[in-house]
Amino acid sequence: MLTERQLFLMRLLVNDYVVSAEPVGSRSISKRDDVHFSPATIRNELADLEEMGYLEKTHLSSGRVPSEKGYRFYVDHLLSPEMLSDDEMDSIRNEYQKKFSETEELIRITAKVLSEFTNYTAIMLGPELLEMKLKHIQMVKLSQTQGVLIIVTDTGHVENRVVSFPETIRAEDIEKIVNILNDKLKMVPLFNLQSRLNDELASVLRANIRDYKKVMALLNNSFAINDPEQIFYSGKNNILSQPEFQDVEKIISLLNVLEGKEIVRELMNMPTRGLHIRIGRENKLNGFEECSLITTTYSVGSEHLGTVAVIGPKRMAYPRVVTLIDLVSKLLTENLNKQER
Amino acid sequence: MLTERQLFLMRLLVNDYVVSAEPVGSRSISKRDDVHFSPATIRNELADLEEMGYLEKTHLSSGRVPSEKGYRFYVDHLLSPEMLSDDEMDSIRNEYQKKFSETEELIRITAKVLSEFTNYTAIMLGPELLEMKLKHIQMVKLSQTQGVLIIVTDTGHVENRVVSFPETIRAEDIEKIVNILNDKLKMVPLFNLQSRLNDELASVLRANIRDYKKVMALLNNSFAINDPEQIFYSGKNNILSQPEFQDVEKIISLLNVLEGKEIVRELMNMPTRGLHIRIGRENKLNGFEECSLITTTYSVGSEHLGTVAVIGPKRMAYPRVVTLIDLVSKLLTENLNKQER
DNA sequence: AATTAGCACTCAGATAGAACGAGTGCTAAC
DNA sequence: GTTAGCACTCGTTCTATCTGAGTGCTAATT
Repeated sequence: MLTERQLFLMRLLVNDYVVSAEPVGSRSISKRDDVHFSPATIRNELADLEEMGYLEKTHLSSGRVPSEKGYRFYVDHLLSPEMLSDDEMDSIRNEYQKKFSETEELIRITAKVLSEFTNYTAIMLGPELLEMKLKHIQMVKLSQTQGVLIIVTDTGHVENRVVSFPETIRAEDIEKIVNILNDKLKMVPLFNLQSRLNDELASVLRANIRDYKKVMALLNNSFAINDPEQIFYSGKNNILSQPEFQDVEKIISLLNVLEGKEIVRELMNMPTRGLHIRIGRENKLNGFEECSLITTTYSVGSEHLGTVAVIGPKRMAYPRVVTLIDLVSKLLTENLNKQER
Repeated sequence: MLTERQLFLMRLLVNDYVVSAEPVGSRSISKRDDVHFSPATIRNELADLEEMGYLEKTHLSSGRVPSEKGYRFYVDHLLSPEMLSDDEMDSIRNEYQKKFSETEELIRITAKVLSEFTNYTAIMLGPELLEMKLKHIQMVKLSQTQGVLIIVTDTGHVENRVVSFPETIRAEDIEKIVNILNDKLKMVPLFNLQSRLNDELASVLRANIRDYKKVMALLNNSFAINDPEQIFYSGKNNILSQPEFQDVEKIISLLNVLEGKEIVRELMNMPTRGLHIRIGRENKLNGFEECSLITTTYSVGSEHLGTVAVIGPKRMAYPRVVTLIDLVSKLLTENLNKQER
């Protein structure tokens, strides 16, 4: 168990390191107005904290830096959300005053606000397509052999798939197919479409439609799961200005992580809704050792819809980011629900 | 006018510098098997070429590096396209063997091929939405007050806009509107939709539709020009591994250029179809001084559809890139036309 | 018993000089 | 016109030294 003074020093040290990015020494701590003990005392305390694994040195005679365990402790026990100034609150709320016709635009704005006010990188996962439910299907014929299948979901999202018809198909057939689909698949989650098609609809379609096999192939194709996530980035390059990314190697491998699929998988794999903080290697991502990830979720009604995330260096301004991510996810949820009515 | 030998040396030097990224000296040139004059002679020639502005030194006693004018001369007078090996040709053609149902996928593949075979960054501008023509319009009602307007273009692209209906609208009204639009706006270019709506359709709609004003506002909104370009990147980080980008500052400013709108404007502003090479400062882009841009166009039928581009360092393997960009733009055009039939 | 002053020690980073080598331009000989 | 020779330049690399911010430990102080 840590003493009161150790807690005090721990918080001080992390806060200091977060802004300076330099190892913190006993002397610089002792110089502060709110510190009333000598460098030597502080050295003893820091040595104890180091022994417990909360602090590290970069070399034998350097100042201290929080270890991953130290950040974890800080985040779990010492973190108090930062108050935003009235000005900041106003300008954030202001961004949400506009009329939004599309869910996507709302998400994009949120990403922008988040990256601009944190100066880190924001990632948003859009509504999970697969969890949406089918509201309506339309088929539009482009030529004798080509058409577009339009899938409208309950959340107002619209997907479209280009399809190739069998040569011999007739307009009535298409209409019949669409009617059957709309009749039988309404409010079915998208990830279920394909199995429902093959299980329940096969016989109906076989009975009513010529070219049954080709039509089934076409529909199977259209209902196949592809690229299920919408991803919105903002401020991708912000994080590169951080002093921990002086090295070109590191920049490239971080950019590769950001472009890649693993990060998305990581974001989707949060165990519960609400706020999560993952520090450095807690994320099982190569090239992400120097970064932390703060995520939360947003929703419409009772549905879980998507994820809001901020990526910054391990040495992140946790209090501020926690406050901001919490705020914008609430604003986003609020506005989405308003829109939905 | 340059002598035969100067041309020879110029070509040699650029080719050498392109692979080594190091200033080229007279001795290293003289060591080549196909060079039969002494370092001193070469020095004299290089000094002349420098005086004419084709070469530069990085410092007083360094080897030579091509100047921007030198690259320009090389590209205009000394460039011969590189032959690809049979293996390479095969594996490129192979990528296009798959069935593509969507224009976008074809473009994406092209970007991928281009970036992987050049090891630079590929950017594709998709079909210019505004130049497409309207093929078909559909309206899908989501709720009493919300719907989706679906715009299908002649090139197989599908756009959708979420719209808010006036509260009092009836299903027949919507049907009537859609019928009128399909009747009057077929094959009208998208950029003309709005003006045609206001000029020709206003009176028809006023005569037939209740809530005329609100419907006009809704349609005006949907037909407004927004975010007209689709942009596909591939190999965004390839270029960062080039030795000219050791510096974090430069990386960040280059990434900002790549993310920004200016580069797209630059790409769209090519004076003619076909191949263009822009070297360093010839692109009027801050942070792009060390880069060159090679672009060409692709098309369906006689329509200009989009732009293919490769971004690399000024010290780019021009012969190879020219060959590749030419090849893939032809393959892309070919496959788009096949699809169109 | 806790705190602090004092001191020897460590180490990254900055600074300076020497040696090296790849390059140049110029001149004179071929 | 070409080339050998030579003095010179300058970036790079290596080594040595110095500096300063930091440490741990011990002994004195409170």
